[in-house]
Formats: sequence, C-alpha cells, structure tokens
Amino acid sequence: MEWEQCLTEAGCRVTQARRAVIAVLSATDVPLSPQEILRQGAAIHPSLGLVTVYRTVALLEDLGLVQRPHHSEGCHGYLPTLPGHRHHVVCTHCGRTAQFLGGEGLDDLIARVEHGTRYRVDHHMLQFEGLCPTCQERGA
Amino acid sequence: MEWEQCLTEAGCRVTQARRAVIAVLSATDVPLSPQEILRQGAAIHPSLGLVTVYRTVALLEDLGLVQRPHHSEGCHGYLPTLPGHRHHVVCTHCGRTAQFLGGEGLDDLIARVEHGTRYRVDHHMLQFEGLCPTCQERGA
DNA sequence: GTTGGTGCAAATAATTTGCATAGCT
DNA sequence: AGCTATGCAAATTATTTGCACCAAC
Repeated sequence: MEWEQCLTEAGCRVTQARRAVIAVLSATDVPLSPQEILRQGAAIHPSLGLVTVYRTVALLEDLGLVQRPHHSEGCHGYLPTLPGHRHHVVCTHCGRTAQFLGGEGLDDLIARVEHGTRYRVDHHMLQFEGLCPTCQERGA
Repeated sequence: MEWEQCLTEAGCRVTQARRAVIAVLSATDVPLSPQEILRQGAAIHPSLGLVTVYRTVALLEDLGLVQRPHHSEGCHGYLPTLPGHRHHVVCTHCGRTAQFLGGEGLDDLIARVEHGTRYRVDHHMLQFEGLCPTCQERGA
C-alpha cells in the first residue's frame, strides 16, 4: 500500500490504528465523517478510538492523501485524493462522489478573475453537486 | 434596506435583533462567524443573544441573502450575497473577499464533467483563494 | 390582542488536550 | 531501549432545544 510508504517517508510509524483508518478511507467514494471512520475502522482494529481517527485524518490531510469536500450544506467528510484529479461531484441523494480534472476552462476563468478583482489567485476549490447515475435511474 | 423588505415579504417580522444582524452582515466583506456577528451586533442592539444570531443567520441563508464560503481550511463564516454574483475569492492573508460571476467557461466545464462522469450536475461551488491587492502590496 | 421572536439556561454534539501505557523501529 | 502513537477521560467549543416573556403587526 503506497499510503503506508508515504507515512514511512514522512518519518511516521505505521501502526495498526493507522492501517485501519487508511483501509477505510482508501476504499470509499463517499465522504466519511470521523464517527463513520471509527465505526468502519473498529471492524478492522477493535481498539481504535475516535481521538486517533481525528489525529490520523489530520495527518493524512497534511500528507495530501485525503481531502475534505465541502458543499452548500457545510463540510462533508474525508475522501481519498486521487492522483492528478482535484475536484469532486457529490451526489445530493446518496453522497457518492466522483472526481475530475479542472482543465483549461478553469485556467481561463482564473485569469479573468485575477484581472477583474486584482487578487492573485493561488488556490481554487471547485465542486459540483448533482445526481449520480444510480440515483438518476431510481428517479430520485 | 431591501433585506428588511425580503423579511416582510417572507412573512417574517422585522425586529431589532434582526436589524442588528442585517446591519452587520450587509456591510462586511470578510466572512463573519456567529460569535463575531454577535460581538458587532451587540454594539447596535445590546441585548442581542448568540442564539438569535444563529437563528437569524439561518433565516437569511434560507432567503438567499447570505451564504457561507468554504475553503481548504473549513467553513469560513457568513457573507452577504451580491445580486447576480455567485463566487468568492478569499484573501488567505486578511480574509477579505471579492465576488465574481462564473461565466461560460464554467458552463463548458460542467458539460464536460456531466459527460465524463454521467452525473447530472445541479449545483456548483467555485471558490478561489489568494492574496487581495492590499496584502500583495504589503508583501505578505 | 395574537402570534412569532427573543434570550436565558441547559442539553447535545463536535473537537481538542493531558497523561499514563502500549507498540513501532 | 527509546520514543512515537494510542486511547481513555476530561476540557473546550460549537450548535440546538425548551420555555417564559416581550414586541411587531
């Protein structure tokens, strides 16, 4: 698992607790809350505690391995970062997500905004909400 | 003040407490937390309580008069919605924000994402972070 | 005069910290 | 062995709810 390698390279230990959190997060396409990570992680490593989940998730976020999508309703939970892909579409019905690349349409827009507002744009956050294919079929 | 008119039209009363919250929020270009709104609002209406701030802010959000920008660090606070403008650039240094329109670059991107992921995109959230003109000058 | 809104206190939920112990390397 | 990470309990912070009183319409 390359996530464990990231930990090692960062000088962090690979513990059972971290393995459990990683197993849960690396496999999800629905953003998970700390509580939910605990619930699923405890199945793998029963003594896992909520505090450790918070700490591990913060660590993984620092390492860029997970990120927190947001949307109109607030902050959603934690989701693995796919290489090169940076943005999310969140299903408003089931919470499932997909990721996609920004592309040059976004670069044009950034240039326009920099010009219009005189801000220097360093970062962007783009996220879509809608219905995933499954929920569309179910007529949600 | 047209915000008060919105309240009336929605069948809500225009109270001193709401007037105070409106006065604070309609004048800011920095996203404000409930605590901060209370602090500033209490200068106008001393008996203002935090609970009322929470309730008023939720009401204003329902009416579309304020919104909550998010960014990598989490949820930021409440900010007035400017007519027709929908997105924010948040200064990473001082928190000041500007707003801008999405434009057709975004529509193209949405069409591409809908095609690529098979999601039906209903909503989008786009936000930039960077340095505002003032903080750039100060060499932050 | 009604009814919706307020503000207090208290309940609940979310997150962080202190510390003794367990477990990587 | 040495030192990091863990997990508990408790502290802190953020948010919501119940209720008696007040004020806008």
